[in-house]
Amino acid sequence: MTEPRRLAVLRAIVEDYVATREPVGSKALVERHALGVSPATIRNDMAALEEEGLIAQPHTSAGRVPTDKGYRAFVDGLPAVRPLSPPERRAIERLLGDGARSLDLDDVLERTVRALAQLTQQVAVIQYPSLARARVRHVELVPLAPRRLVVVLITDTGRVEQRSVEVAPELPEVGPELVTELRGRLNAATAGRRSDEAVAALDAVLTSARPEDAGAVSSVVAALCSALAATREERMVLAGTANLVREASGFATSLAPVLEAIEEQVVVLRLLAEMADDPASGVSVRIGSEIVHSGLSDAAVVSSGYGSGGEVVARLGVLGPTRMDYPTSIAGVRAVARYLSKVLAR
Amino acid sequence: MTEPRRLAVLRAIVEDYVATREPVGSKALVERHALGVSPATIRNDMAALEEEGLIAQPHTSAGRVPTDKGYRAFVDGLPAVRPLSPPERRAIERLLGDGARSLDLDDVLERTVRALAQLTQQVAVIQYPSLARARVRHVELVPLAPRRLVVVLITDTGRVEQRSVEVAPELPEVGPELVTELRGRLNAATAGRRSDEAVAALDAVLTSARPEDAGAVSSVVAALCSALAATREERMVLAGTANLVREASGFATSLAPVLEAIEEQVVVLRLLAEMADDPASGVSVRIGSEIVHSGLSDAAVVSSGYGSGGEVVARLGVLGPTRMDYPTSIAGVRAVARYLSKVLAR
DNA sequence: ATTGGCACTCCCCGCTGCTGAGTGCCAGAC
DNA sequence: GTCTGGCACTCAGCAGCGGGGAGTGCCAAT
Repeated sequence: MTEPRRLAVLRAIVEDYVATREPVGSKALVERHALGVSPATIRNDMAALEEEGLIAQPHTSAGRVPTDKGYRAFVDGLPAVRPLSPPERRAIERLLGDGARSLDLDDVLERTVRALAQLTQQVAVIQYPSLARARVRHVELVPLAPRRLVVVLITDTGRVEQRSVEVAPELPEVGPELVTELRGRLNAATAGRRSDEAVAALDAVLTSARPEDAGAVSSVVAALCSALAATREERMVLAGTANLVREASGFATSLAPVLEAIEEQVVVLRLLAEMADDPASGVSVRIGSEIVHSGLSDAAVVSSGYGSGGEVVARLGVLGPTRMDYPTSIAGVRAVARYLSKVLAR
Repeated sequence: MTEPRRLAVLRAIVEDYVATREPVGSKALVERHALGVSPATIRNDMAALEEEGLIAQPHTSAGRVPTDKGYRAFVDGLPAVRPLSPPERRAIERLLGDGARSLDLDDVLERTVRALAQLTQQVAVIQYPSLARARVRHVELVPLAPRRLVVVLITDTGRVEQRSVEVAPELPEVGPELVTELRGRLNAATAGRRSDEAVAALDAVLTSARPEDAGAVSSVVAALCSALAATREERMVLAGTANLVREASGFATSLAPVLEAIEEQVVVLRLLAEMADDPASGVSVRIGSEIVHSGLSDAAVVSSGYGSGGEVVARLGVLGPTRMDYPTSIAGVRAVARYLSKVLAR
């Protein structure tokens, strides 16, 4: 029993099963794939694959179905990332071409996530550029009323956070000179720093304030710290939920836990965070039981980091049933990650 | 056949059908509700209700099911909005209590939409405060590099939009004096104005610019106009999608079109926009065929306006199967709309 | 207007038997 | 040793069948 053929059999089983969604038998296999051997031979191979835990039978005298381990072997055994087909490439261009002109981050991510969902026919997720790694570009202080200000934080990834500040009535009003002075000091303390460094630096601003301003300054600093903290707490955008319920989705039953996990964005973000890209392919795949979360036991995630320059600032990916078309998903995720990195680099 | 009893029968049918999800027959009806008459009498009433198109039989010799028109009559015939039960009220307090402390609009809406979804067990939607009606509070101009600026727009509803501006290399750099001057003029032109008025007023800024600054000024003004336009294009937040696939959801089949409609936010926003609150109850209900969109033919929407002061600035609501618990949904939507209005009023 | 009775209609549920795809094993061929 | 054809066996899925039950409409009586 030649070793490479066994891998070919596994690959054929995965492909057929993904395509038909039905357990695949030895006879169907030799008919659909030019394996050059008889069904009986395949049966022996299948018995061996089952022995190894790569495939399983739903019940006696049924065809075989890949296990999570089988999908894993299939994915690891993929020769290379399949390049996108011309129509796929055109679809990306069409969906992202316009968006690339826009400089608004929300807009770019929105378009990108939709494109990825449509391309892969799965649920697509994009993590906002992580601001733990991002740096403060500018802090703006805008007085709206004598006792009311807005603090606006802008980072070098283009993200903007704002906070309202209300100065307590027992404290003196905040005059324009103080606003100007404070704006200067806040920027001096934080500009170019990472979120955690910036928070530390703000302490100095606080202690060096004149006693009569202390109350107002501490309110503003607190708001800014809150904005900095919010940037560390990840956000994401999501598209293609409708793909989950599609006829061809594969999550025949028990969609509810999957949707719940998706809605509980923390779960997805944590999952993305713990994935690390394979250096060769540039993507990372988690399959079924490899995902610790209980509701996602028959889900798989394909993700990839993206970022401007060589540095990865966040991740994007797709989520679908373990029985998904991995080559297409992998190709799509990689292409979109590259595309997005290119757009952000400007 | 007394007229009021017929309405009681309709109400009983709707209630039972919503609870059991099965066609309800005359016998079951008299058993579960103290109607004080025999099944035969109910049968006569049912025949009359069917004649009026309020109920229908899925097939001969089956119980009755309310039609869209029947639900409509049921909703219109509701005596008054049921007040929230203590546990429900506590649930709102718990979910929104913390959020109320936050002054960040995104955060408040996020919490509120989750609360509404959990309360009603439906998909909840909140439209962002409509900025067509909102007014410009402040425009900030932040230089990041000699040829690069960020324009930040802040409105009195707390929404912030930002745009990057890149000044073309053939134009002169933008000096700090110009930034200060331009900031002043932009604010003078737009502050306190509605989005459409502001755009008109910006023309004057453009024409009165010195010739050597014209290029840079027009870039900035264009960015600001884009931000103003974006505010008119509505946004929404959404929660509780998982409720759709719940066992008890009621959309037995064909979830896909519903999810697609939800994901295509425009559809939902348009739907909300064309709903007008009933003055008595403060909410508005659309049922099944009353919704023009094709994919939502067995969906119903309960919505209500909200806003600071007496003015309605946007709407929120829930979407579910026509077979939903209307009293609970209506009570929940109204309570959350009031709560949110109160929070925003500060 | 209401009611009990009655005949009728079908959905639903469980049972049965069949078919076909698929398996494992074995003995023989290469 | 590896592959192959043959063979007996297993079992999910489907169609056909029949009874029970819930529900209806109609009618005559109160």
